[in-house]
Amino acid sequence: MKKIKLDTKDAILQAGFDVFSKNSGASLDKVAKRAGVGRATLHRYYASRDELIEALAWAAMEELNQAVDDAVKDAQSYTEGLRLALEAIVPLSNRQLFLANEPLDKNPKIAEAYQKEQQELIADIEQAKREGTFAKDIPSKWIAESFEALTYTAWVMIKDGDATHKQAADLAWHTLTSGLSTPMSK
Amino acid sequence: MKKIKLDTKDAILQAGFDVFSKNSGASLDKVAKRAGVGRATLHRYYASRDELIEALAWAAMEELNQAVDDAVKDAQSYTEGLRLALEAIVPLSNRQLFLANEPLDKNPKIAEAYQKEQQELIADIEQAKREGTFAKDIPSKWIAESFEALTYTAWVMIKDGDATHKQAADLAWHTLTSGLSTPMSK
DNA sequence: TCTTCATGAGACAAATATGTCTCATTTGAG
DNA sequence: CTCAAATGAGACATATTTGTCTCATGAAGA
Repeated sequence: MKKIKLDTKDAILQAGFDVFSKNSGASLDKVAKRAGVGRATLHRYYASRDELIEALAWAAMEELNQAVDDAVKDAQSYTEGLRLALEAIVPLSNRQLFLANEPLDKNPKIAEAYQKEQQELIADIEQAKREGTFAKDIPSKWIAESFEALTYTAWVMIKDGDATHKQAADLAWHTLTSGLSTPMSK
Repeated sequence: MKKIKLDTKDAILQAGFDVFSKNSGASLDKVAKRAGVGRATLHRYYASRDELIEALAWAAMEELNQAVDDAVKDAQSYTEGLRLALEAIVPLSNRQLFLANEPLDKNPKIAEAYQKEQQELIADIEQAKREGTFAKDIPSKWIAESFEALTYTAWVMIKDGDATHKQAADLAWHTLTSGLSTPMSK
C-alpha cells in the first residue's frame, strides 16, 4: 500500500499516548497492537523505545501549543484566554498526562521546554489575578495545578460518557473560578 | 537478624506504592531497591508480582478506610465528614493513585470493593448536597472526581514543598466548596 | 556461647521485551 | 498490467525481568 495510511505515524503516536499515559512501562508490542500495526512497522518509524518516547514528548507539546494558540487567538482577556485554553486542552489530556507522568530526565531539552510551558501558564494566571478572576492570596502554583487536575477530570468524565465536551469544560471552569475567585477567609 | 525489621513487609508495601503509582509496569527490582531490601526478600513475602499487586490493593483500601473512619468518627455533619476525610486522604494519595491507575481487571473482588468505596463517596456527597454544601444541579460524579483530583493536587503541592499538609487541605477544600456551592447559572 | 532464622548476594532457567532482518503480500501510481 | 513502497508476519540474537534456589552472614534469644 503506497499511502493508504498517511496516518500510520500518527496512529502510532496516538496509541503511544493512550498506552503510556496509563502505564509508562508498557511494552512496544502493546503500543503497536493498539495502533493496529506490526511491531516491525513501529520500529521502522521509531528505531528505539527512547526515540518513540522523545517523539511523543515533542508531539504532545506541539499539539498542546497548537490547540491552545488556535483557541486563544481571539480572546479579549487573560481570563477568557484561560477559559478557551481549558476547553482546548481537555480532549488532549492524553498528551498532558503523558508529559506529566513520563520521566523526562533523559532529555534536558524536552524537560526545559515543558518547564517553560508551566511557567507560561503561571504567568497567564497572574494576569487573570489582576483581572479579578482569581484571589490574590491563593498561590498561583495551586491554581495552575488545579487547572490541570480539573482539565484531566473533565477528560475522565467525557471518556466515561458522563458528560459532553462542553458540559465537562463548563464544569471544570465553574469549579475553578467560583471557587478560586473567593478570597480565602480562613 | 531475628526481628530488627518488623517493618520489612510494610517497607515493601510502601515502596510498592511509591514506585507503582508512578509507573505501574516497574520491575520488582526497583521496588525492592526502594524498600532497601533484596529482591529475594521481596519474593519471600510476596511470591509473585501478581501477589504483590493484590496485597497492595487490599492494603491501600484498608489504610484509606482506616484513616477516613478515624478522621470522620466525630463529624457532626456529612459536610464536616467530607472535609475531615479529605485531610485524612491527602497523605495517602499514593494509595489512591495506585488504586486509580492499576488495572484491577484480574481481581474481581478488589474491583468490586473499590467500586463500593466510590459509591459511598457519592452517597456522602449527595447527603452534603442536602446540607447545602454542593449545588444540586452539579452531577455528584463530577463532585466525586473533583474531590479526588484536588486531593491529589494537594498531595503534589506538599510533595513539592509548596505547602504544608494543613495549607494544602485548606486550599483543596476551599477550591471545592466555594466553587461547587454556587449553582451553575445556565 | 551456641542456635536460630531473616536477610543479602547472587547463580540459574524460563519468560518477556527489544532491536534487526528477511520475505511475501498488498495497493496505489504510472 | 507492472512496479515500487509500505506493511505484516515472524525468525533471530540479545537484554531484561521473573521466580526459584543456595549459601554465607549476623543479630536475637537460649
